[in-house]
Amino acid sequence: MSSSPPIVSSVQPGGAQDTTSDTEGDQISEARFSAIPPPMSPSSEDSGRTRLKESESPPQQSSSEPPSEGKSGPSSPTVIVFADNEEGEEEESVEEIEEHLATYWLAPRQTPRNTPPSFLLSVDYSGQHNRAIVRLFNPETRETVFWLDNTGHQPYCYTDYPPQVAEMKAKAHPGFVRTETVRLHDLLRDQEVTMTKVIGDNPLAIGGSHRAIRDLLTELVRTGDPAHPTTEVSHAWEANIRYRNCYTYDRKLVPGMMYRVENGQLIPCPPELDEATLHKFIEALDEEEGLKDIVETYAPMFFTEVPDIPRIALDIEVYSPQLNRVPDAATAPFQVTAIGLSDSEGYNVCLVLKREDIPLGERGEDYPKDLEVVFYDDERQMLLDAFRKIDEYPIVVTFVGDAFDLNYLYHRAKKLGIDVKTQCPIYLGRDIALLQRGVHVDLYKFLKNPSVRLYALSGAYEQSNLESIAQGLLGFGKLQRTTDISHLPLYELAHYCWLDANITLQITTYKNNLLLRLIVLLMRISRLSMEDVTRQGISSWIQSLFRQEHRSRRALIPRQVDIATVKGAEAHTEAIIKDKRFKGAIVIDPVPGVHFNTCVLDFASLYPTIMKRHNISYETVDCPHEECRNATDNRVPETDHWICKKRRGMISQTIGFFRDTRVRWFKRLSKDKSLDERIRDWYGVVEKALKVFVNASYGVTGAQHFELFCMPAAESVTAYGRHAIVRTKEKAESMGVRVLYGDTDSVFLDNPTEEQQRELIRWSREELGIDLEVEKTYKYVALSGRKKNYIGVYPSGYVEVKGLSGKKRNTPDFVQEAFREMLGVLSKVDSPQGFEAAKEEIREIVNSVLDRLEGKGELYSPEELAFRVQMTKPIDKYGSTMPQHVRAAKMLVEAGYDVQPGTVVEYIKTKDEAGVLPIQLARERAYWIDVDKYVDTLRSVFGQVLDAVGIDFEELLGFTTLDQFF
DNA sequence: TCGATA
DNA sequence: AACGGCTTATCGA
Repeated sequence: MSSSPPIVSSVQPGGAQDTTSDTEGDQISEARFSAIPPPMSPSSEDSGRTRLKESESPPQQSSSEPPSEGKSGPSSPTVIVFADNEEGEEEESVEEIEEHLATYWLAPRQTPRNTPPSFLLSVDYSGQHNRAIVRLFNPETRETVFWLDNTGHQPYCYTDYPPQVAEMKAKAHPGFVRTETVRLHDLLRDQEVTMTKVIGDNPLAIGGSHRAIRDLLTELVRTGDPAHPTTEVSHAWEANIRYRNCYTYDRKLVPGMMYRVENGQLIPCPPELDEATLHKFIEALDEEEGLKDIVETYAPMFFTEVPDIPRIALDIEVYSPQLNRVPDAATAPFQVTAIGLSDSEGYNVCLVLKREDIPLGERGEDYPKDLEVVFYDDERQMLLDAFRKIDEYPIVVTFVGDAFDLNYLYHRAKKLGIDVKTQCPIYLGRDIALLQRGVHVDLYKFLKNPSVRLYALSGAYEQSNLESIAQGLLGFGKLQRTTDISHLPLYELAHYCWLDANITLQITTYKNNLLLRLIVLLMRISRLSMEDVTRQGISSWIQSLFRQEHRSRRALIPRQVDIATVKGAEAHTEAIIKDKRFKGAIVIDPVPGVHFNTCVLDFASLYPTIMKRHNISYETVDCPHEECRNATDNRVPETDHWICKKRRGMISQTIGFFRDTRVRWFKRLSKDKSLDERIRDWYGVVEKALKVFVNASYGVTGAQHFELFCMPAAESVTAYGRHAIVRTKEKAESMGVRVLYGDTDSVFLDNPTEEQQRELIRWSREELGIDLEVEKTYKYVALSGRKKNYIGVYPSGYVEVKGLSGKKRNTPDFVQEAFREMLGVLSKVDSPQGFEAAKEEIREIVNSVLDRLEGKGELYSPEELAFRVQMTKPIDKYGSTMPQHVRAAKMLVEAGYDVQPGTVVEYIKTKDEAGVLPIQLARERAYWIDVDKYVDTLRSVFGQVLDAVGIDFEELLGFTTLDQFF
C-alpha cells in the first residue's frame, strides 16, 4: 500500500522507444498545441511538432474550423498537429520528446507513414482536419495509431435536379463545392438514371446544420389542403448517411479486417485463403449468377479469425449520501471512491480513495489473490493514474460506461481541475462516452440488444443487469455486500468494485473470446466501426450492409418515400401506414388433450428461405416490368402481388447467401468432431453472427422505420409462409397422419411412422423447396386447447413449457415454484394411466401451498408473494385507468421512492381498501394478504396444465393436508 | 359485459 | 427504433 501514484505506464511516450523504423511519421498531439490548419507549409525545419511552452495559454477553438460531425458521432475533439512530410522525416530525438512530455499525461497520437498489418477498429470523421480518420491497432507494437485520409474524398449527396439547378440551389450554402454528373441504377424502376452529385466541403454542409445543402435541394408543392397549403418535397438522395459510413462504403473498407499503411497509403491486407477450402465452400452453395462477387466479398470476412485484442475493463464506485441512489453523472457531485481495473493479460488493480470515517477492513476468505489495491489520499491523482492506464489500450470495456462510469469520470475530472483535453482520455458525445485513442465498448448496450441476447446468445440471460448476465453467461454473480457501497470497508469496496470490472472483462473473454469475436464479425458484415456496432441495433446493421451493397453495385439507395410511391401507396399518409397492419402467420387450432409420441417437424429458417427461393426484395415484389405483372407463374398466394422474373433481388440474394452459408457450412461444420477444435469454435461464432442477420431480415423489411421498408415484400413473405404450412397439413392428412397443432413454421404430428416422416420431408423439399426437419419428438404433449400454450415432455423427462403463465415474470415466485414441482411430477408420467398417480402428488403440492397461504404453515415472504409489473410510462401519464401496479407505484412515490418508466413494480395483494402493497413497504407495515386472490392465481396457472391432462383443479382443493388431522 | 391496457 | 399472433388479468364505463 502506498499513497503515491504507483502506476507506471508501460507505454513510453511518443512511440519513440520503437526500435523499428516503421512508425516514423506524424504525431497527433493534444489539444493544448495550437492548431495549424492543413495543408502546411513545406518547411523541413519546422516540422509542426513545436509545442507551446507551459506558460502559454491553451488554444481557442478556431471559429473557421469545420464543425465536427453531428453531436453524437465519434469524431475527435482533439487538435491534431502533424508534419508536412510527403517524404518521411527525421524522428525527433527520444530525449526531446520525453522532455516535452514530462508535463503531459497522455501520449501523443501517432499517424505513422508505415505500419505492419493492423486491425481496423474504426472509421471516423475528424472535425479538426475535415477528413476521414481511420483508427488501427498494431498488434506488433501494441499501439493504437491513426491514418488520415489523403485521397481527397469529400462529403456529397445526390439530386435529380440538373447540375445548373442543383448548383443554383446549393450554392446558397457556403460549404457548397461543385457538382458532378453521374449515372446510377435505379433498382425500383429498373433503369439507368442520371443524377447530379452535389459535393460539400464538410459533412455538416450536406446535412445536419441549419439550412444545409440537403434542405436547399427542395421544392415547394401545393397540397390543396387549406390548413397546410404547401409542402416541401425533397430532391436529395443519400443525404442522411453519416460521413464516416459514406467514406467506408466508397473506399470499400471493412472494419474488423487487417490493413497496413505503406508510404502513407492505407492498403488492405487480405488473408491468404486456403484454396481447397474455398473451393469446397463454393461447391456447398447453389450455383447462381453473381455468386462469385458475393463470395469474394464475404469469404475473407468469414474465414479470417479475430486476433486477441488487448482490452481493459473499468468500473467505478461513487460516494452517495442517499441509500440506493446513484449520483447524477452530469454534475458528478460526490467523490469517486474506487476504480476497478482488470485487463485481458492479468492486470488486476483497484484504486481506492482513503476516507477518514471508513475503516480499512479485512481481506475476506474469498478475497482474490492477484488483486492489488492501491490507496490514495488525493482523488485527483487517482483519476489521473486511471486515465493514463486506460489510455494504453485499444479497447476499454465497461458496463453502462456511456451513461455512468466514463461520463462521471469526465465530469468529476473537470470538477477537480484536470485539463480534460490533455489529461483525460475520455470525451463525451450525446448519450455516449468515447476515447481519444482507444475504443470504448459499453457492454450493457450491446448485451441489451435483443438480437444479441436472443439469437447470438440463445437467451442465456433474461434481464440486462450485470448480475443476471454474469449468472447466465459465466455461471457466477457479483460480490454480496455486507452493507451499502458508501459505508463498505475499503478492502471490501476494492473487492466489490474490481470484481465488477473483472466480470465485465470475463464476459468478453469467455468461450475463447466469443463476444469479442462476435462483435468483430458483426463489424465486418455491417461495415460499422466497433463503437457503432456495439451501440446500434439490428436494423442499423442491416441498413448499413445494404447501403454498402447498393454502393458496390452503383445503385441509388432509395428513400422510404420512393418505395412507397412506386409500390402504389402514395396516397397513404404516415398515420395511415402506421396503423395498417399486414396479415401474419397461421397458428393451427390445437387438438386438446394428451398425445403420446408426438413428432414436431419444422421448416428450417422459413422466412429467409422463402425470401431466397421466391426472390423477395423491395425491388422485385410488384416490379415495374409489364411481362412480370402479366405473368401467371409468379403470383404470391392469397394476394395481388407478383414477383420479378427478370432480376435477382438484392435482399433475396444477400440473405439467401448468408442463409446457405450458415446452414450448409458454418453451422454444420461447427458440430463436425473431425475438425480442429479451434476451427469448430470459430465456425460457431460465424454461424451465430450470420444467424442474427438472417433471422432479422424479414422483420426489418416489415418495420416502418427501416430505410428499405416494403409492406408488399413483408406481406408476400408471410403469405408464402401460410401457404407452406397449410399445404403441409393437407399433405400429412392425405397420408393418414393427424396434425395436432402447428405455429408459423411447425407441425405437430400424431405418432407418425419413420416412413411417413421421411415422405413428408421429401415432399416438402420437392414441392415447396423448403427443408423440413424433425425438430423433436415428445414422449407426450399436453395441448390445452388454447393456442401457444402447451407442455411437451421429452423421453428424457425434460419438460418444455410454452406460453403458460406459470413461467411468466409477473407470476409470484411461490406460484412459479409450485408450478415447477408440478412439472416434475408430470415429467415422470409414461402412460395414460400414469396420470392417476400424478394427480395425488399434485394434490399434495397444492395443499401445502394453500396451508402456507392460510397461515397453517411457514408464511410466505413479500418477495415470494410479489406480482411484478412494469411501468411503461410516467405515473402522471396514466389517466382514467388505475391498474394495480400503478396504484402500488403511487404508494411508493408517497413514501419517497423514485419510480421511473421501465421500473418493475413489485407488489402483493392485500385485504384493505388499497388492495395492493409494494413489497418495499410490506417490510415495515402489517398487512393481510388477500388469500382468495392468490388462490385465483394458483387456479389459473395450474388450470392451464391440469385441463390438458384431464385433472380438475377444484377437485384438488377439497381439503388441505392439515384438515385431514382434524 | 366490453374495450382498453399491460 | 425488427415483425405479427395469441393468452390472461384488470379496470372503468
